[in-house]
Amino acid sequence: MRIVIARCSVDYVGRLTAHLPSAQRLLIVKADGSVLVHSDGGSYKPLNWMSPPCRLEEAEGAWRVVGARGEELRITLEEIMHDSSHELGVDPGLVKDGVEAHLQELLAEQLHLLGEGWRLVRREYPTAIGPVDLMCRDGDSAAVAVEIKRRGEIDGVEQLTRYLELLNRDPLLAPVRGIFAAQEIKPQARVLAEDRGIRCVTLDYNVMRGADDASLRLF
Amino acid sequence: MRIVIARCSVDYVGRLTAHLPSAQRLLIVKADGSVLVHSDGGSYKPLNWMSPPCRLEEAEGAWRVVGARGEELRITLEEIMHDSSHELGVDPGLVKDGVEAHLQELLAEQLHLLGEGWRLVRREYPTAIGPVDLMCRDGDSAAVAVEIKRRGEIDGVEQLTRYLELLNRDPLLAPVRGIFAAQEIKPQARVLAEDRGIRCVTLDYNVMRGADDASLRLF
DNA sequence: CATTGCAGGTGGAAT
DNA sequence: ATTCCACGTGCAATG
Repeated sequence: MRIVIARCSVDYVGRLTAHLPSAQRLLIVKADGSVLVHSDGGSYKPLNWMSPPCRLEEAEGAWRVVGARGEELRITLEEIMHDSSHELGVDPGLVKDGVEAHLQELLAEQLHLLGEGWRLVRREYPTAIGPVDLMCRDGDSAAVAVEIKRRGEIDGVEQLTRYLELLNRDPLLAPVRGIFAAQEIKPQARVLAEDRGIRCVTLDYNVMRGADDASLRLF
Repeated sequence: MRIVIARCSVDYVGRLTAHLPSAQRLLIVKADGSVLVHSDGGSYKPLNWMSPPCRLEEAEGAWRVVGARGEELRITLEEIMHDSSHELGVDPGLVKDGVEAHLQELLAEQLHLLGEGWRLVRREYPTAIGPVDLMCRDGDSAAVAVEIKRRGEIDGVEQLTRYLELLNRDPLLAPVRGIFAAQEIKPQARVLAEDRGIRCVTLDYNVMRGADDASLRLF
């Protein structure tokens, strides 16, 4: 990995065209040839970058980075404050936990959060237009399709609506009700869902995870 | 901006929980306090990060970064290969060109791409649920609503469908047809659109821009 | 290998 | 401040 601090200007031509006027910035050249241009602020996203695979041509005070589809990043170096290289080796990578899949897993184990006497038919219940997150039967054995999101927005309601429309054509299942379950449900999504007779349920991830841990401790 | 190259392990607890085993990595601390952890490869996205506003507590060989909503990034430093700081100053920022707005502008000028004798009613035609990208009248003066996307996916078709449903309740406009126009239309989106009687049109940005340049040269 | 849906998405603009 | 929408989205899982 090469680290350069320099006063530079940058031009990118690809899907879009972008220009960075001259300023001091951090340039990173990674082992795979990818290049990042960072300012001293903002977020984790670079001002400009080139993703691998790509090729760096380095001339005096001018870098040219060409991407796989012909995109081009040109960096004009005006003054170099720092330039060092480091052998870092391969990274073992990230271990993640706690996303939508986990919410689905937890809710499948805690159907009592939806109502008394509910049972799970199956997770990822297949349909022609994609899998329904949870298919259940309520206390009266009526079918209920549950769509789970971390953040519940309009498109999630649309998705569930499509599932329900399809599922309700199946005489073995119909009538199928819908539940839209999410950690957080946007007001517009809630209005749309309730207008369509879809029940909204807010999930508390920490409580669900806690209940899960508690149940584990019992065994 | 502070640049550190170190062997470290990292733990993040926030929306999700993530762990990075010990390895050599680049750590960046920006002027606003944000922290990035980069490996020597992958893409422009850091392995872990903390967005501003946040606070860095630095102890011997252990950094603790706490975010605004209580998220926490803990970095355990095992060996430091490099540590330097640099004054970069404020960045003048990025100048972009060539996104969806430009597609809309170009198509508004080149309605002949949709058909003979079409005329523009207006761009960003207002409705109760948001503006329609282009409202037109075709050669027979029938109303047509056009939704423009760079990448045409299902949610864009749903959006246009909602507009059409609303517009068709207006007796001064109805019947209103729909056109889904995008640089690239995903197969599922195309099927859904055509199933609903919405015409799909693929836009060639380079050709449209070229035509625009050519027309400019005429004047 | 293309497609689909999620992301600690991020960022920007409009309400 | 909240909501909506695009992004050079990236990214992984899946058919």
